Amino acid sequence: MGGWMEGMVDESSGARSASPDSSPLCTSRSPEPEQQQKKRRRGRARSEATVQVVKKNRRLKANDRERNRMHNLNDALDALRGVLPAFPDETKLTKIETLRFAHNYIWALSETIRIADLQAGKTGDAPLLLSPACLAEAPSPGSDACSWRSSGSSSSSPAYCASSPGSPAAPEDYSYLQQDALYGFRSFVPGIY
DNA sequence: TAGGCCATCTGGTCCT
DNA sequence: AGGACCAGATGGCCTA
Repeated sequence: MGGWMEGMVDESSGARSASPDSSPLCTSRSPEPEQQQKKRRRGRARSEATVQVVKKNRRLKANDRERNRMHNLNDALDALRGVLPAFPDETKLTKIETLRFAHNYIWALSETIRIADLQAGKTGDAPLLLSPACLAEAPSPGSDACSWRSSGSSSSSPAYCASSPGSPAAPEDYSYLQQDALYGFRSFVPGIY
């Protein structure tokens, strides 16, 4: 903080804010009467002050918008927490944990559907209403879970990527999905804790 | 007390 | 020009 007006330039006039008319050369060169000079000086000073006030107001408005934007982001994260399985200890997930957990949760759900669909195909049962094809629009965690969202740092984080969706265990290891669809996630999502 | 998490401010960049 | 988005900086709070 602080110094947010340093080195500012008067955008409307192109004049620098600092030392508007401090040079002694100015006074000696000017043929204007003293009163007119004073008027000008005062007028100019006022306009610079006005510019500063305008800029400050703009900054305050930008701060307000940024605050609201972050609040909206937090609301969205809260909504995401709301649809994720809750842990017994009721500890609130941090932001990064929420995102990672959601990532892994989606992947696990899609794996569940995929496996169920495979089993249905073996036994000749009716296919699931929600087939893997329906998830095609969603990320395809099984194939490339680490890059479906973006190339950002989070997707390449070994903390959760290398140990779960990015490099999933062998298909036969998915039995946990049937065991406990909710709390079991904590054990298979090492990236969270 | 160090470290993690968070909210806020701030300046830069891009877009409409 | 103004708003949205982003990343860095800073300070407060909490916990091990």
